Amino acid sequence: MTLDLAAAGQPAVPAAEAVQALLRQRIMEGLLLPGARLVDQALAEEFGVSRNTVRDALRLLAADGLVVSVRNAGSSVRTLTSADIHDIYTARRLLETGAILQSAGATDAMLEAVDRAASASEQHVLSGDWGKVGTASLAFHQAVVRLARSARVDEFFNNLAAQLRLAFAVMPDESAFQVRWVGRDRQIADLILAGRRDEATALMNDYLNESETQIIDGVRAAERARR
Amino acid sequence: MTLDLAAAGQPAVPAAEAVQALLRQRIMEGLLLPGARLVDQALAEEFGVSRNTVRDALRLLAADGLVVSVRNAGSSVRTLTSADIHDIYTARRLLETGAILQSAGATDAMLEAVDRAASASEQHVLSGDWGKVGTASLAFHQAVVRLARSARVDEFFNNLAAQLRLAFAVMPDESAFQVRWVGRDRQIADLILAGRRDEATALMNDYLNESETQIIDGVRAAERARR
DNA sequence: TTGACACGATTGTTCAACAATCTGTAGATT
DNA sequence: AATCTACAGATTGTTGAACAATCGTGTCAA
Repeated sequence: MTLDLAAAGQPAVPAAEAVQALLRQRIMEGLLLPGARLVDQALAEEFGVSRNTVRDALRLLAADGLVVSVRNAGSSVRTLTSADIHDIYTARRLLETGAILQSAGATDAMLEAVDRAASASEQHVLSGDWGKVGTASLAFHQAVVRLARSARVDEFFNNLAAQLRLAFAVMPDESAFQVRWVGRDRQIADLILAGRRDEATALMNDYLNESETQIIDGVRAAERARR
Repeated sequence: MTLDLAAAGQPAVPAAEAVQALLRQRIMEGLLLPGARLVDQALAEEFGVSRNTVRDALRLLAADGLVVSVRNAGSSVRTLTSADIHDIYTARRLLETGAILQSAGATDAMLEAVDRAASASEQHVLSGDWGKVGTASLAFHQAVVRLARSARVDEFFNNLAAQLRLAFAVMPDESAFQVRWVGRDRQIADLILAGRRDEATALMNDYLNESETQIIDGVRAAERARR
């Protein structure tokens, strides 16, 4: 297969960015699991581009923390350790609680986005559309972080979320994991909209602490299963 | 000049990383000012490496936000706008106040690092070593952020600090700017060490708000001078 | 069983040529 | 004088093949 860069009506992106996007999508969708080798010669042949183009893409993914490279030994999809997950959740608590505390200055549109995202999570649970619950929950957390009103913070958070996706890739049953939190999305959104920020941050901290524990448990279980 | 990769006793780094480090250092030291063109052919000749090696380096710097590239038109050192500075300071407030609030769980070594960094700033002022005051103040803020205990947050903060350096590059007199804050480094450190976190975050917010205003004023003055 | 060595795998780098896009300038037109 | 268009030069983006450097694994000998 070669890259189809000239999709209908879309401006062409540089080939390296297209390869990066494709690889990122495969990682996000679990088609490339943590530890999967990424050999630049093989990918170049698969995508019908040169090795240097694939190198560019892999380097960008490495900068995002999704890929690790060892000099002259190869690249692979990152495998998150328990320490990584703890680090990511420490960062999440900082960003999400900080953003909630800053929400007094947020626009109505930002607050409505938080509300909508919480409602979307609930809706997907009601309709049994488990595949979308995780995505909707992520959208909720993204909307919360946007309350901080910093594009750089938004990008950092999205990067953390992408890395966190790597943990889900090795866990057995994501939907069982997600269902616990949706009710809390709604609770936290209601507290934020009511201006009860201290309560909202306390609940968000609890939420993230429990979520971290569950994911670390899941990742450890997966590690044991691998041995 | 070509790269001297085999410095005494040091393991060689890949040429692309060496080029990246050299360019980053030039940017940090103001030898490459915002807006300066970075032409990959010229840099390849200067460093005695291939264009692809320079491309790798420039791409990493672009990922860090220090360089901007336009497809087929060229790369240059980023010029920060007032909106960029506001965004960076919004992120700083989130990180630094959040880290202070988390400092109850910090180690003694981390708290001592905050104390030492504040003392180093004072020491440089007393000895009139203005060139080091900025560096020491940055070390103080880095020590504060480390109280959050997340490597990813540390890296994000260091990246913000590197970008912020670009604003200083266009301001006339950095030492006059820096002297205002050193006393506050000490005050904030003392409050953190005393466990008076709410006071410390309030003072840090004031500090960063004023610092932001001054830098935006300085950058706008530089913009007017350029026209 | 352990250590050393060799070999294969893979990345890192090179080079020169060519493609693609951007920008600036010059000339034409209004 | 201002605006628009076209073109040329500048610069990045990509290519492919060859070679260098390093890593990891397997084998053999002690």
